[in-house]
Amino acid sequence: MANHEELFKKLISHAKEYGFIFPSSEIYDGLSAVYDYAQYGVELKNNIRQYWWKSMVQMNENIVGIDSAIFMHPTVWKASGHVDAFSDPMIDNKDSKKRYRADVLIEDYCAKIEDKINKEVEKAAKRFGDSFDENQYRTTNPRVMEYQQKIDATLHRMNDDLTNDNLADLKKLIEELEIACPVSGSRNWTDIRQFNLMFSTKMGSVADDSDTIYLRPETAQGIFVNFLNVQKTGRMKIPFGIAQTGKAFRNEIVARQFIFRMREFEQMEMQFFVRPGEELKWFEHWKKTRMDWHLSLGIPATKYRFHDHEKLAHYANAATDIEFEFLFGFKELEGIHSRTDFDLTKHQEFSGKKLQYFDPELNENYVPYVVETSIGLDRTCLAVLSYAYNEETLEDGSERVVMKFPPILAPYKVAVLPLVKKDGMPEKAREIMDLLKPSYMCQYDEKDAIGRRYRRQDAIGTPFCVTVDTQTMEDNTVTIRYRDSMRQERVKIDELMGIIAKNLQAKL
RNA sequence: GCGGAAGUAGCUCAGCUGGUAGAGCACAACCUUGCCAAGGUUGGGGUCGCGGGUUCGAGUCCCGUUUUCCGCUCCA
Repeated sequence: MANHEELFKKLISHAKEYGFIFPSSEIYDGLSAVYDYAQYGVELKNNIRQYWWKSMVQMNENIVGIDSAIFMHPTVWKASGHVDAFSDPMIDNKDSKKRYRADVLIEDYCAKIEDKINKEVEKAAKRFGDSFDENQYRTTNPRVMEYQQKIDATLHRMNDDLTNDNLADLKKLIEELEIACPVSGSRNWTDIRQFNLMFSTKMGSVADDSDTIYLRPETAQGIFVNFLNVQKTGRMKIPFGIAQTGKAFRNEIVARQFIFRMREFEQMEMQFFVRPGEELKWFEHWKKTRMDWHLSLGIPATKYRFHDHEKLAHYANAATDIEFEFLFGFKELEGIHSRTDFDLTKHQEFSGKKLQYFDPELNENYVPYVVETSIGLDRTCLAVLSYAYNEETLEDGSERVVMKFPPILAPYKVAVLPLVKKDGMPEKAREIMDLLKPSYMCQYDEKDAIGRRYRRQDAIGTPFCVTVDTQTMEDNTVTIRYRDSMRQERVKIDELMGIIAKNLQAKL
């Protein structure tokens, strides 16, 4: 494991040093868990996105893509459950390390006082027998009134604090009430933090609270709200899918491990709409299809595994993760979830619009069930980067760092290198650049010794180096050098396009 | 969020008990060589993470803060 940690650190350094990934706003010390893709990183990322899009949208006639906005109507997040699930004030006990909802702690405290009142009332009832008037007792007995006042005042103040977002005062309240942690019994509390996964901002006038909108925490909802639009305008017949890639935002408390968990990240999602009752069949289908996609990149199968969920989220009736063995262990890379009709039904409820499909074969209307495939683009970048990173010791004892990207994902496909900077070789190399440039990302390099230039290309993972030498000037042949094997062969310039294309063929 | 470690040039690091920054590699230009990185000459680049404090003087000591890494925690 220590070895893996070491490798992971080297990978991060390599990613920065060679222009794959930079910390965001680095000249200002960076911003926690936010990263920028640099000149090579962005090519890699684009290539992965493109490869996914092609395999999902282009290769499947019943899947179409959309690109929905990051901003969505606030009610979307009420319908999806995101607002309620993640707007709790949380507080930690420093001794027991347990985390509680601050409002629940206070409510529990009040409930205990309530118990005391009830006991008083019970006792009194026994004492007075039939003549006992409970309401009168509650409103006149000094001790009960004192308790009740305490409860009312506490709850009132708590609600005030919650509505005004006054977390400091809420903590003060907990301290004044001398509430202790049920586990450690200590009153050693952290500050209260609003634990909300969603980033919020204001649209239009800042004055009115109703203008609060959220940055989407997932791209899926943009698909669900467009379900009927796409189905009608695209004349889609169930089963069909809608795919989308795009940024999503989550205000994670702890975001770490390089680009594995970021607060701003990109998802590639596909929601597949099916007949109720057929969702598990499709779930299995997509489980297999998605794993095959990963394997088509040429990364060994031992790096992947399924992790079936035992505890299912409220919306799902089956769920699995495709996990990848990162340098810090197996972690989720993609999720495949059978989401039932939860989302569409909720949006029907909240919007008041029917989100149903008329199935001509069954001759009935229904809310389709949904099978979702949701993959993290940044995580895939990290997976590919960690797989690609190799330190090799060559026969002559020298070392090289080589990024063995699957060729189809490599940032640059070809480097064109004149062996020397004279005798017309640079000009010839430029001609070859012009030939290849329209089809492939190409780099021209004439600086330094040829060996060093090869190593530079290895470091950024360019699969092919084309070298112009004296023989080129005589017979229009060049050498093509393969990154992984370092093998070279002499080929005609005319054959270059074909050779490169053949090596880049996708195995979709 | 809690605890630990670290932050000096693009990278890897040096800088002793405080005296106004250094190496190698990398980078740029030119010369030379030419098929698997280290030829020569010249040059650019750092307010030592940031902010305070102590001091005549702080990269060095103290406090705060921020970022990164590790462990725990969290991750409908």
